[in-house]
Amino acid sequence: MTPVGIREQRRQETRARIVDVAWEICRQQGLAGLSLRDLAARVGMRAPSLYSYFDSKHAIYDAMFRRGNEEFGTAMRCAVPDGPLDRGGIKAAARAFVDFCTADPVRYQLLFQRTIPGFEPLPESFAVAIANYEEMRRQLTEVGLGSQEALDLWTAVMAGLADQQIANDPGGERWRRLTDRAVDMYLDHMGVLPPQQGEQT
Amino acid sequence: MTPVGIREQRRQETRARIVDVAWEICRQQGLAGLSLRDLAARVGMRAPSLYSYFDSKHAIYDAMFRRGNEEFGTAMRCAVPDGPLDRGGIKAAARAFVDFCTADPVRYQLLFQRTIPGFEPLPESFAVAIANYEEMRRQLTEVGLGSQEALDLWTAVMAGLADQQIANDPGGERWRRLTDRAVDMYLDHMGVLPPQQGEQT
DNA sequence: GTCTATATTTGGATAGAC
DNA sequence: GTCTATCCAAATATAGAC
Repeated sequence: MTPVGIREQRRQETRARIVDVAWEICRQQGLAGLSLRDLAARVGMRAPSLYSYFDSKHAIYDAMFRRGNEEFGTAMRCAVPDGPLDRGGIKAAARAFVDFCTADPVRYQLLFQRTIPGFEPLPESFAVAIANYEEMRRQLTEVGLGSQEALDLWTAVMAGLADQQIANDPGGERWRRLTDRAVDMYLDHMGVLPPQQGEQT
Repeated sequence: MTPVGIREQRRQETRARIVDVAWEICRQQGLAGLSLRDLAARVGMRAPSLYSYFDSKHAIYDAMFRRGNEEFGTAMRCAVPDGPLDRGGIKAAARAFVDFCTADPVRYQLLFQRTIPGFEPLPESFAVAIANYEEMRRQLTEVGLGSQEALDLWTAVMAGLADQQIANDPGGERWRRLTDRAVDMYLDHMGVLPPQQGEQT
């Protein structure tokens, strides 16, 4: 879709590069530490030129939000096998989620928390996040975890691991290594996907 | 301790009032939205006068951090009965934690997350947070949950509930109401404090 | 599209009179 | 301790030439 001329293509490449560099800056300076001057300088232009590509700073955050959610979807699709999940598949998904979140705390902050005052993603961008959530819902529904309560408890356990890892042992694995165990705790409680014989504990 | 004259007492009262108002502003504008001008105006003085009470803006954040942790300790002590906890006592503690966190997302952000770039609490202030953690460790140790893994899994579950509630249903109870269930999930997994006969599910 | 120049606002912090 | 005045730095955003 969106088939366009080579001129528009160049423009989109530049937009993508700006978003790249914006992420780079935020990883270094924090989400609120993004400044248009700095951003422009690093892409080789002056601050006002950015307005040829984005209407405002919020529009840049929006593009970052969208990009981050696209990366998230890709990461999860790569890590999770097709078809109905067994207990090992759920663990793979959990590890992928926690690893994705802890690999980039600032990205976690923008995608999954509400920390930039006044920033709301546009509906088109938010749709990417919703699509990712719906994909998770679909997969968990297949194994009997489709109720809202089951899903919410699942997201709570996953977010809790990521959150504690980021807040109290950034770059480490103190909570990350508890992921498989947390999945067992959750699945046992829900009474689905009993552990296979000979499975590792 | 710190017995002092009436002059010093007045000073401490003013300091406390400044911290009060600082929290009020942050609840409205977000943690990063605190400005010394605004703060001073609301306390009835001009910005430079604040420097008679605090050395810098960071010092104000530090006092807020300390105050918040003191409130947290008080809230938990009020909610959790003395003596060894049974399953109901653990649930009371869990509800107290999740309620405390979700009642004030900005406070949760300052106390339990790392979101203000460059802010590190002073050792004296951090000591309050550590004391709270040690009290939790002591209580959980009494019921056989004193291992670091058990504690970390506990904090992950609690933080996950609070985090999801704040991020995805602020002011609501979508995750908050799962607290008792999450405690059951955790305690069953850990194999401690078996449910009493006739206990509510 | 990109630039220079600038408007405009706002922030933390300091100097020095009272 | 509090004030006025000010410094200094940085921010987003716009105007208009090229």
